[in-house]
Amino acid sequence: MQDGNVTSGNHGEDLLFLTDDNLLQGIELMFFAYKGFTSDPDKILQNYTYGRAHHRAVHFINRKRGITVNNLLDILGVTKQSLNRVLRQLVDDGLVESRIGTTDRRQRNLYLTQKGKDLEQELSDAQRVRMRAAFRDAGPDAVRGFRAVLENMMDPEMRKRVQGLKG
Amino acid sequence: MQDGNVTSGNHGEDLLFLTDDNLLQGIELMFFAYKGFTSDPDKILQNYTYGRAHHRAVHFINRKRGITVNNLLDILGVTKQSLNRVLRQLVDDGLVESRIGTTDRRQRNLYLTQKGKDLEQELSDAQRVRMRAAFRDAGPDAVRGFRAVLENMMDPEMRKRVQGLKG
DNA sequence: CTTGGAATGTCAACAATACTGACATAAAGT
DNA sequence: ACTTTATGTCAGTATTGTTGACATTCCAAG
Repeated sequence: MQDGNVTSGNHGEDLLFLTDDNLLQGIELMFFAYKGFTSDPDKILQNYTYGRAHHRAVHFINRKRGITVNNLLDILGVTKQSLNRVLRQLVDDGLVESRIGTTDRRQRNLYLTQKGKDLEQELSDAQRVRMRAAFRDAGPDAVRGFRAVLENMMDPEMRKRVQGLKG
Repeated sequence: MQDGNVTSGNHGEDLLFLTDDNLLQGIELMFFAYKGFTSDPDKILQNYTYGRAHHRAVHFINRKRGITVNNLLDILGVTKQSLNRVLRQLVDDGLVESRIGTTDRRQRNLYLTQKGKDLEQELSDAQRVRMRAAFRDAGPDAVRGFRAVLENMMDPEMRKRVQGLKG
């Protein structure tokens, strides 16, 4: 509750931006921005029999082609039962292909089919339009700040996993 | 899909920060950061019979004491049936008081009781700890950028309603 | 080669949160 | 008087998450 270790502050003197009021504002900003952030794909998904969970699965399968089920579970942070439901639908509907692992045959490597890629493209296009406008109007310096704060807001283990996504 | 109206850019020349790759990174950052953002209150709520929906209601009732049900519905963006369920629980459990409006007797003005304030405090304390650390480590400039980008990400109507919260 | 454990899949039950549609009541506005 | 608004409530349904239990497959160690 207290101000804590000012000594570790890389930014020194002025900590007025850490008032409860500013923090509260940040909290609400997260809530409203996330609502906007998800609204465009959500609208599109209503035309399908899919929901946000399908979007997330399709996104990360596209992001890391050949990802294993366990890897995907770690990233999404849900139970295998929960993921399995949406994954089964996506496989049954021909959007995702589940191939037996080559090195470890217990594992399943997940890939998007063309149909899956098409949906992913449609969803991420919509999401990027909003993100691009937000970035553009805020400018590159603001985007750097946005990234810095959001990275700090993540759980440390997640930060590592995201690094893994990039590589 | 194209780069769009560069002419309207207030930042002119360098638009390299708007690559699809950067946008994708921003999208995933939103997902993981929001997960972190909600995780602390979620853990606390497990000790109660409440969920994230109760947290949101309690938060905004605390934020704008005496808020009407319709106002709260607009802010939360859910149906009255959905809100009513959690609101009834909170009233029954003595965390929220629902008073008949003075000027318009159809309206209900919502207030937190001491018990409600206590829960709100516990939840927002936890959420602020993370937010404060994220802000502090990123610095005031980054926080300004964070705010700018997230405000741009909100729906325009929501931006107005948030202004209403401040006043 | 057997056994242990890891990775995966599946079934069932359940909980939280959202939705739609329908209907009721009270009070405000015209 | 009539309409609209604000609120509450009931019923049904969908999505997404959870636990718990159990089966299968298969790598790896003994």
